[in-house]
Amino acid sequence: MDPWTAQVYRVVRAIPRGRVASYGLVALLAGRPRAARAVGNVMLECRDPGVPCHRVIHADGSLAASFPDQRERLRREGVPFVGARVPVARARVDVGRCLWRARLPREAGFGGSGGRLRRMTRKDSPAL
DNA sequence: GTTGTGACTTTAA
DNA sequence: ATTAAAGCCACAA
Repeated sequence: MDPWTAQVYRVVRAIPRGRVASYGLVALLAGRPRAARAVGNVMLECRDPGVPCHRVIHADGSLAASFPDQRERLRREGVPFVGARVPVARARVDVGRCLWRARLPREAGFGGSGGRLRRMTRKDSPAL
C-alpha cells in the first residue's frame, strides 16, 4: 500500500463513532490540504473493514451517490441528519452537530512519528 | 513529460 | 436552492 493511502487510512481510522469528517478535512489532517479529491479516490478503493470510510462525507453534508450503504451506516451510529422531509437521497448530514473536532497533537501523525508534512508554500496560504 | 479519471470544493451564475 | 465551471491532487496509462 502506498504512503498516501496509508496516511489517509490512519486519519480516517481516528474518526470517532457518531462523528464525520469531510474529504477536505481528511486531506488537511493527512498533510495535503488540497487533496480532497485524491482522498475520495482512496475511499473508492477502500475495502478494509477496519477503516470507517462511511464517516467521510461531502463538505456540505451530502453523501457520495455511489455509496448507498453510507446513509444507513451513519444513521446506525446516531449521526444526525437534516432535511428529514425530502427524498431520502437528498437528506444531508447535520455537519454542524457531528463534525469531528480532531485533536491535533497526536492524531493523524501531527507531531507524532508517522506523518509526512510538506513545507507551506504561497499557494497554501496567500498571507505568506 | 502528458493525459485522463474521479466517494472533492469553492465560486459564480 | 440548484447548476456549471474551474481549480486541485494522487495515480495509473
